[in-house]
Amino acid sequence: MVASGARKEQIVATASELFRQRGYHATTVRDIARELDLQGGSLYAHIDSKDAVLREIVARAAEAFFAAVEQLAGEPWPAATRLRAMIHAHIGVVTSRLNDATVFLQDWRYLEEPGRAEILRLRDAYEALFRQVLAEGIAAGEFTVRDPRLASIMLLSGLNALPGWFRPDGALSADHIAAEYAEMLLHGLSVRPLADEEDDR
Amino acid sequence: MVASGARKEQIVATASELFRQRGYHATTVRDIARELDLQGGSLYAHIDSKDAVLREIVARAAEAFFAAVEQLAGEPWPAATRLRAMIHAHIGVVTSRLNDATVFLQDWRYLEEPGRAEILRLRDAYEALFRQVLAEGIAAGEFTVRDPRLASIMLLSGLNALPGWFRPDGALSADHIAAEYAEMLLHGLSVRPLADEEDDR
DNA sequence: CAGGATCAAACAAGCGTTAGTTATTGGAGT
DNA sequence: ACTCCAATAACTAACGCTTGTTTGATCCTG
Repeated sequence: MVASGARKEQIVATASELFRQRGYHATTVRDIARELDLQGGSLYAHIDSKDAVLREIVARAAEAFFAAVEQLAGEPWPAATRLRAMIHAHIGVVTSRLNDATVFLQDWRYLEEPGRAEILRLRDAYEALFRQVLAEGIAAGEFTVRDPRLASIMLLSGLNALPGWFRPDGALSADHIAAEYAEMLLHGLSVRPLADEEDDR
Repeated sequence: MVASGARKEQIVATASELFRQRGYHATTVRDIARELDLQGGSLYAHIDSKDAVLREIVARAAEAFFAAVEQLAGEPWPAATRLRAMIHAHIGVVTSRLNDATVFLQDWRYLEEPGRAEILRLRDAYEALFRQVLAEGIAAGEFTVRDPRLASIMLLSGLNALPGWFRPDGALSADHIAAEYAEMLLHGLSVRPLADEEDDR
């Protein structure tokens, strides 16, 4: 084990940015050090291993996602309202913690065991939050979708691809994207046959 | 340059499978060779470089996607019908050419220039096929979605995450998934307020 | 002056790739 | 039919470089 000071924070943050940009395996521990004007070996006064840094980044992102979404899933609201809030919250985490979230989504599979298996479990528990709300919405007659598992996968797939194209200084704000995504997911791309305006938003 | 025999085919196919499973950088040229009971160096009688193998896999996948989808986009059908067909075709490629498609979607960014830039151009041209159909559908009053770019991104994000969870020997067939995805994307997860059954399918 | 942070240097291991050599093979010429 | 040759494909071995990590000395700073 090893110290946990402010320098370590810089190292993890720098690693998070480089992992996001280049991927875990294409980033060298010397790359990370150079960014902080250090020698490669100097990092090891603060970290245990490259894998431990990845583990920490991924763990942070996972915590952020749960902290933002878990409670919303249990609120006493209509399922559609909860789902909308969860979509906003999830996108909020991806966009506001872009480095950690991207690394989590893109490099978790390079974790060494048993960390990898642990994250896999967390991912499923997280997806279950959405699955659950979808299932409840179906039971309540709010949703027409047939398979809540398939729906939760598709929904999260859309949200989790954000790091591939979202630009923090771009024209589309996180809130705008969240609102549009929620609209498209809940009501679909097509016109609603034989229907006029709705209200739910 | 170097021969293009049947052995090369095996090498590229093996590389495609390993790249899919472990990722490009986590796969060694000696790993590929071992799978074929060869020594690492022996591959170089058939290939130019590891990067060239990746380039070939990615190029094959790109061709497959265009071959399956390009024509459908221009058919004289309603936009919703075309979009449905394109979703089926895209998922068909992902599931039937799982190795190549996964590597294309997951490792294209590790291509060396200028191959990487070229693929980036192809990706945009491909997304434009969907964007175009969406825009035409909006113009024709078939779609309510506001931003065809955002819609095409969300749609393709959902489809392109398939390699992360699809299992060829699983319970869900490619056609089943495609039908469900198309349904969810076109009509949304929610009940359609003030509407009854539709027909389009 | 003690303790943490950083350095330079090295470590063993692994990387993609090349070179030179040895089997294997399928015709061409007698 | 049988040799001989050229080509092909594989091997062993090594190259030069990079990887993650460790070591022991040196520097700062409180």
